[in-house]
Amino acid sequence: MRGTEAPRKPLNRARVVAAAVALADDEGIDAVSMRGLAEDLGVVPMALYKHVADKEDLLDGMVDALIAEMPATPPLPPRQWQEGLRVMLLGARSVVISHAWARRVIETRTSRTPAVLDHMERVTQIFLRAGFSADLTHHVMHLLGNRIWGFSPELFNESAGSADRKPGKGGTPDPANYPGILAITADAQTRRPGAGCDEDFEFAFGLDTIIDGIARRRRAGWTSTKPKEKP
Amino acid sequence: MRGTEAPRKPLNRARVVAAAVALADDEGIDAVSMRGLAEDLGVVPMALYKHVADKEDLLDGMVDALIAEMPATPPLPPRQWQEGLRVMLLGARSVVISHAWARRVIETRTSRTPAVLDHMERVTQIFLRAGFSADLTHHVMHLLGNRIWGFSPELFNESAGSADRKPGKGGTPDPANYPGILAITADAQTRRPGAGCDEDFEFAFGLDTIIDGIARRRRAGWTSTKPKEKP
DNA sequence: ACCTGAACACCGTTCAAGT
DNA sequence: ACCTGAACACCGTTCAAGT
Repeated sequence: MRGTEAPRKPLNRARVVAAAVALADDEGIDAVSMRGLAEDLGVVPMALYKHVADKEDLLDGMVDALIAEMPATPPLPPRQWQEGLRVMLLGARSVVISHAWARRVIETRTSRTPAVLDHMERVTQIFLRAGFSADLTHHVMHLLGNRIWGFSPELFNESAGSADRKPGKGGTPDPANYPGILAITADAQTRRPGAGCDEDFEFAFGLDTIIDGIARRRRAGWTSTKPKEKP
Repeated sequence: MRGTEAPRKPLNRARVVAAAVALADDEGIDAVSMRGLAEDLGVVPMALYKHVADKEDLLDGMVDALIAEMPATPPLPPRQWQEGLRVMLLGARSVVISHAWARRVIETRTSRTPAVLDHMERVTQIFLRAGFSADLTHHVMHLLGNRIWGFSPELFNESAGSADRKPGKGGTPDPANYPGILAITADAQTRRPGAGCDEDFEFAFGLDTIIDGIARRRRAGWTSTKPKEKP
C-alpha cells in the first residue's frame, strides 16, 4: 500500500484541513500531529507548511470546517428571537456533538477567523433585529459564551472522582464526604436509572433559563450605566 | 549557580506542585514541562514521577492548589443564597484571575479530585440549604458550569480578527462584513473609550442574570418531568 | 526510599535544496 | 509552485540501576 499509489493530486488548504478533520474523527485529536497528518496524506511533514501557517492555523481551519457544516437556519420573524436563537444554537450543537474533538479545539482557539466572526455575527443579529440595544446584545453575547457553539462545560463526567491516581493521596473519594453531590446524583438516578447526565437536556435547560433572564432584562429596559456618569 | 547549593530537602508532592505553580506564574503554562520543572527543582526529570503519577496528575495538583487559595466564605443565612453564591464565586474568581494559566488548566481537567469535589459540594450546599430541590440544584450546577470557578469563556479577546496568518486566505477582516459586531463594539467604545471588555462586569452580569433565572424557576416550582411518566 | 542515566518514541518547525 | 531531507530543539515516559 505504499509506493503503488497513483500520482497524487496537489494539496491545498481545504484538502489538508479535511484530512485533519477525518483523522481527528477516526483516531482522536491527539492523532492530529503535523507528522501524523502528513503521513496520512502521503507527504513529508514540511509539505503541510505551504498550506497552513502552523498547527494553530490548522486547528483554526478545523473549526472553520465545523462552522461550514452547521445547518443554515431559516430566518424567523425578529419577534420570534427566542425560537430563532434556539434553532440556531441547537443546529450548531448538532454539529459540535458529532465531532468528539470539537469542544476542546474550540475552547483553545485564541484568534477569530472570518468564519468564526460570521457565526458570531449571525447570533448577534438575532438580538439586534429583535430590537435589543447594542449594549444589552453585547453583554448577552458574553453571557452565552460557548453556548453560541452549542455546548457548555461538562461538570460531572464519568462517575464522581477519577480512576486510579497512584502517588496522589486518595483512592476513590468517600461519597459520605459529599452529601450534596450524592443527593443530586441519587435524585438523577431516580429519574433516569443507570444513565449519566442528559447533556441535551442540560443544554436546553441552561439555554432556556438564560433566554428567560435575557428577556426580563430587556423588558426592564436594562442598560449598563456608564461608569463615568455614575456620581 | 549550579553544584554549589546546599543539600536539597527531599521532594514531596506539595513541593513539586508548588514549584509548578510558581513556574507557570512566572513563565507561563508552556514552561511547565516535566523536564523544565525538574530543572527548576535541581533534579532529574524522572525524580518527579515518585511524587506525581504523570503530567495530568501534576496539573490536577495545580488546580487543587488553586482551590486551597480560595477564601473561606463566611456562612450566610440560607435565605441569602443569592448573596452567598455571589460571594463564593467572586472569591473563586479572585484566585483564578490571579493565575494566568488557571482557566486553561481547569478547562482541560477530566478527573475530579477530592478538592474539586469539595468545592462543588460547597456550591451545591448553597442551593440545598436554601431549600432548592435536588433536581433543580443538579441542573443549576450544570447551568453554572465553569462559573463555579469564577470565570466564563472569553468571546471577544483582543481586537476582532487575528494577527497575520500567512497561507490563510484573508488578512484583517473587513468590519463592514460584521455590522452587528461592529455595532456592539462601537457602543462599548462609547461607554469605555479605549478599553476592552470589562471581564469583571461581564462575569457579574452573567451571574446575576443566571441567578434571576434560577430564582424564577424555583419560585415556579420547576421540576424536570421524568421522561418515563410523560404520556 | 528516593534519585539517576540512558534510552524510546515521539513533537513542531527552520533551513537549504531539489524538481 | 510545490515538495523533500536533514537537522534542531524540544516533549512524556519506560526501564534498570544506583545509593
